[in-house]
Amino acid sequence: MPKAETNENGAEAGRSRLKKTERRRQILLELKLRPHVRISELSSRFNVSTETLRRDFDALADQGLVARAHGGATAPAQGHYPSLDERASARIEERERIGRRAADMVQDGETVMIDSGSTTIEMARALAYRGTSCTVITNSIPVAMTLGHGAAQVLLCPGEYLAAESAVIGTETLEFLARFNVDRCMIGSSGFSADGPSETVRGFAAVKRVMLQRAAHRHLLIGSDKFGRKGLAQVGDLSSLHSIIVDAKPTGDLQSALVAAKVEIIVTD
Amino acid sequence: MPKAETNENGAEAGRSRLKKTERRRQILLELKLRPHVRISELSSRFNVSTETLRRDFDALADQGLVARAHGGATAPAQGHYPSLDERASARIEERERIGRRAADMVQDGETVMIDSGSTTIEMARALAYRGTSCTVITNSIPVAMTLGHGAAQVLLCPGEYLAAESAVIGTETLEFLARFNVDRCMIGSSGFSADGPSETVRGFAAVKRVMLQRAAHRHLLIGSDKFGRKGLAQVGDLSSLHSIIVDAKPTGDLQSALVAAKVEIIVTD
DNA sequence: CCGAATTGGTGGGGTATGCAACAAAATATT
DNA sequence: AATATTTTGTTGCATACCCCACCAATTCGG
Repeated sequence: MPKAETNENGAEAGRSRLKKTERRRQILLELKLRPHVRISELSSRFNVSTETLRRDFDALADQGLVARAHGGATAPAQGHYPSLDERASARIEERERIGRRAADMVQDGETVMIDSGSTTIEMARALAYRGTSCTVITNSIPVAMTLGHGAAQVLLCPGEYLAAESAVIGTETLEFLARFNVDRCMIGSSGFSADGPSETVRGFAAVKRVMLQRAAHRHLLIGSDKFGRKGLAQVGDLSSLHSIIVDAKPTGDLQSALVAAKVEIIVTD
Repeated sequence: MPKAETNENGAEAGRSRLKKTERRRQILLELKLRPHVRISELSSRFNVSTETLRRDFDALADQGLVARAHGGATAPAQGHYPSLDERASARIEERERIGRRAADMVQDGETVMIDSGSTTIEMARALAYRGTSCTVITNSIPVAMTLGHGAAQVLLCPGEYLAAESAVIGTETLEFLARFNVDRCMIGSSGFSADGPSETVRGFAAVKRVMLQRAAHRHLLIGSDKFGRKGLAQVGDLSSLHSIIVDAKPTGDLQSALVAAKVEIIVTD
């Protein structure tokens, strides 16, 4: 069945209904904005029956583009389902512990720079959960949104928006960060060796570097799975850190280098 | 209801019930793995009634840590998207039409400032759908996220994050915007009278004003329901606009004032 | 030891969703 | 133009879910 390729469709689609393919593209677009859409919502938005939407969802689910849920659909679970109880294998729990431990260090009234990354998002969640009323400067959209609902005041950095990381980077980001002096900064990284933290995503290393420069207390949140790994861009050396918050004690070269650099090692319980 | 142990809880939670806080932590943990959990799933998994889970979800939703959905909850709401249910469906269709019409005006390669607001989000969606490769400067998180996945390059403004509107405002925002000169700006407003567009949220008026100052072509996206309404903060007068994109032709005072100010009136079909 | 506050469980009424089959409309094909 | 195909809408019913109010159990403080 050849797709009805009415080239100028949207413009004069007027009040008439959308075609199937366009409707489904809109659904996917919507799911990039929000994790979950409801059938009832979309059916009123598109002026189609709930059954039509149900069929759309089923079709998209067959293609693996969405995940069905009662009453709607959600964005496909990235990665595969770590089935309900074997979350032990997932790194998520480690990250959560690190995030909670890091959040413990932030006191009411402090000013904190928070990096982008999954571990720092966990920290933001812990901060929001505690209700710590601090001022946060971040280049991460999820961090801003997580903390924005609560007691914290959030200052978002400018910059070029990177959809893949939901964060901003670039010279505007760096210039903006350089204008502030803060009590702490909390950064993550994709690698951590005796040379210091390093980053694989181009552009993020510079952001972390500036954050380290502007903070009185400098913390690195890092999972033990990153020990010994090196990304292509070096963020700084070990002496640029005051403490690292980890889920397991480093060993070998890394451990001795940390001791030599007088970096405090905080291991989660 | 016999609960096994008072204090030693999580370790061997096999058959005994979890305490409230622990259970809620598990819920959040689960939501990090999958975008959506169902009440029925969790109630059987935790061996608690659905009502208990419902209360948990409601409590977590109040903290903004989860988003409710029929039958369960979804991962931390990526930014409050104004819940579509509450809006009259007619208004949504108007906004979509206005958004599509506004997106038509943007050409490949142009630079555009886009305001926050539900109408401009619709425009961003239309722009993303068309795949127009332009550069966008915005203070709206949903606009940035919508366009960030596509062909457009997105520059996000700095500023204080306002969770209720999912946008940034403040002096940083204004200073940042003032550094650019763009081809067009697309703004919305909460009121529109013969005096010009006005805004109820004070901080937003200033943002719109700066956007108008920096753009060669200035467009207002406005639904006819806003005609005659006045917010408390004036954005500018009619002469600051080049065109308005509306779903119905203005009448009376407003219409004659628009003609006198030589504002082009673009009515969606 | 008792009583208030918190938390969990139960039941009922009402609503939304899922499912399946069929009918109607739009579109493509001959 | 007429027919075949696809897509969408409708109906009816079973199920799941929401919400409310009330009660039971636990916890905590005095």
